[in-house]
Amino acid sequence: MEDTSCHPELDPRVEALVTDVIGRVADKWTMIVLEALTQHPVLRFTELVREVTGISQKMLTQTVRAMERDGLLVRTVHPVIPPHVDYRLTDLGHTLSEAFCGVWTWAETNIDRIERARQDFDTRKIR
Amino acid sequence: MEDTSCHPELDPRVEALVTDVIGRVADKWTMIVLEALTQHPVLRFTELVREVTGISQKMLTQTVRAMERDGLLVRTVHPVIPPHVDYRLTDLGHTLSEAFCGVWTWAETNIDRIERARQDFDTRKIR
DNA sequence: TCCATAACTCTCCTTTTGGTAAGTACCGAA
DNA sequence: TTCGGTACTTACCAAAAGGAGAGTTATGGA
Repeated sequence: MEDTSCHPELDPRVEALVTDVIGRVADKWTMIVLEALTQHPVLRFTELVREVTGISQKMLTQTVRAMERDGLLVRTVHPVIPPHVDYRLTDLGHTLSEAFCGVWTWAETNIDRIERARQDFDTRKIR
Repeated sequence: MEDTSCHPELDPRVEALVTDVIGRVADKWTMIVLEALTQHPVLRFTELVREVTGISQKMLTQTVRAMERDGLLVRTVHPVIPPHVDYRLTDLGHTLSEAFCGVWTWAETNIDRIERARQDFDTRKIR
């Protein structure tokens, strides 16, 4: 049998903080940007736009800013014309990427099960 | 050195599916409900409301329905009055919980670093 | 007769999210 | 002199998220 819980929290103040961090970090775009920067250690803005399918410039700007603020990546501005900015993960970013790795793997291995569960659920609702 | 990437995707169709699943599952409330049901294997609706601090009834209903549809939990209705419904994770739910465990741990161990990074960032922006 | 109970569901309303498109800054090249 | 390239920022707008609170259901108990 597996372990029941992985974090036996006691202090509700800490609990709230952790929950807050999870809420911030458990975000679609953040995870995808993280993954992109894990596969390609250094990326410029336009490269990220291309890499992260479907993201708009605005969302990407917001996402990388928030990630920079949280210390997940560093944004390096080269003061040249035309502008050149590149992004790479910090150690903190790398550790999060590793931590989240399990979820990517889980998603990959379980796509079919989820698909089937959804179909079952939907057909069950019809009849 | 750690491994660069944890999922060397090739097929962009699969990639899109996985990304979609991540988008669905990498959600604050989903993760917190998952955690609550990991710590307390069986919970009723009102118990979940109490357990998941800050969630509204509406959000909880939506979240557990989506999770049921994805096959992460089972919802058992006992046809009595007053109603009695309880929720417990499926195997799939348990495996996701385990996969996500790493992220909880990461959040717990890195709260201070994140806090500091934020303060640094914010003060840097002021001056 | 009226209330309490559990698990919603529904409506109304505000806030947030996120997209599109245009603008900006700068310089070298055509 | 206008264009192109880069990394944004801003304004505007539509859609979705999400909260508050009342209503619903049926029944056993006071």
